[in-house]
Amino acid sequence: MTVSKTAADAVRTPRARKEQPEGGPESPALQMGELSELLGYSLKRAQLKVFEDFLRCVAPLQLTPAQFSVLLLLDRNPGRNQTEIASTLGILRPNFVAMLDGLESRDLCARIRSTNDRRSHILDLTDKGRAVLARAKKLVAAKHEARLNELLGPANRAALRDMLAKIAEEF
Amino acid sequence: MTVSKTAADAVRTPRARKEQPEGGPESPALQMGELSELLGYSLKRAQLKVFEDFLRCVAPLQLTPAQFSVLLLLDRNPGRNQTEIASTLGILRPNFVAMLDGLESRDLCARIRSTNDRRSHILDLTDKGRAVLARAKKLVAAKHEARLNELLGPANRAALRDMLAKIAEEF
DNA sequence: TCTATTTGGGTATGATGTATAACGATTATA
DNA sequence: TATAATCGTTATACATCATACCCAAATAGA
Repeated sequence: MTVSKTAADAVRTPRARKEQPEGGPESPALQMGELSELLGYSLKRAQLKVFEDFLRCVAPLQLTPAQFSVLLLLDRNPGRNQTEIASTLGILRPNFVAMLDGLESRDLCARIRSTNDRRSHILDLTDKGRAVLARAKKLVAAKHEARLNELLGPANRAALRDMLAKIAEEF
Repeated sequence: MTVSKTAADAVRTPRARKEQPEGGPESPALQMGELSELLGYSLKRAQLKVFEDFLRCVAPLQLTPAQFSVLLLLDRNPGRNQTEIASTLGILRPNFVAMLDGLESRDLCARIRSTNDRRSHILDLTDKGRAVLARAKKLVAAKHEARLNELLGPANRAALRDMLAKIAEEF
């Protein structure tokens, strides 16, 4: 869409709409117009902010949202292969390879050749992976989600989650 | 994060949790675990769906969400230069150049050298640009936003917009 | 005024995310 | 057994996003 992490700091404070009767030549802020009504626009900007905050909160563990979601899924679903994990997360199999390489090289998970089907790799969380995941969960709950709860209130936050899930599944 | 447009079609219907007493060897669907609670995850998946639908609805006009947002902003804010438009939308100036080239080559907008400051380009919506924008607005309202309204209900949709805007601005 | 700095648009470039085609090994099917 | 399908993988292309730098013009300071 639009919306990058940086930029957008040039939005000045509103002003009298006549002709800046005094003060410097700073132009008034731009009108967002029906952009404020466009759900996709707010959605994108909110998503960027949330990911940005996630990165910050979990920075000590060097985990991206995507990596975190993989670890979560591996923990809950032992014995699955790459295709199953990737497709559940909406990751294309080719792109999942490099991602797993990263996690495996950090000893957070391991590929194990299946004995039933020697083509596929069963994915396993290592002990270190479990430890990192546990710490990550704590950071996310204590810092990240807590901040969102504070901003929205628990009830609104739950309502927001439900609506987003509904859009993601039924739209 | 995760989440691509395609894929994720491998999620089977749930099953009894014992040992598939009968039937083929289809594995049960994966457990999403605390992923369903992660706001960022739903946010991202919902955002992808919404953009996807936007693209479909506005396909006859060949406009991306980003391009649409630029046209909207130009319409509401005549006489502005590239830096102002780009920064308001969170687009970095270098990346805005190619984007404008695209719109200008389609005769949807024009760069006009400012007489006050001969470095800057005032951006102008052409008549064709205004016409395309008008058609786009209608498509978005009639197809895209209408579908979201139908899914969530007008009240929920407004509440959602407000919460997303709040996150985007205050988080 | 003359120089130095800043600003606006632009180019080049790299990192990342996402998408498709195709391959070798293995398994399933006709 | 011959053929097709599947799994992980490589190669590749493209879009998005980010940084450094350049030139011309404007502004600030001496």
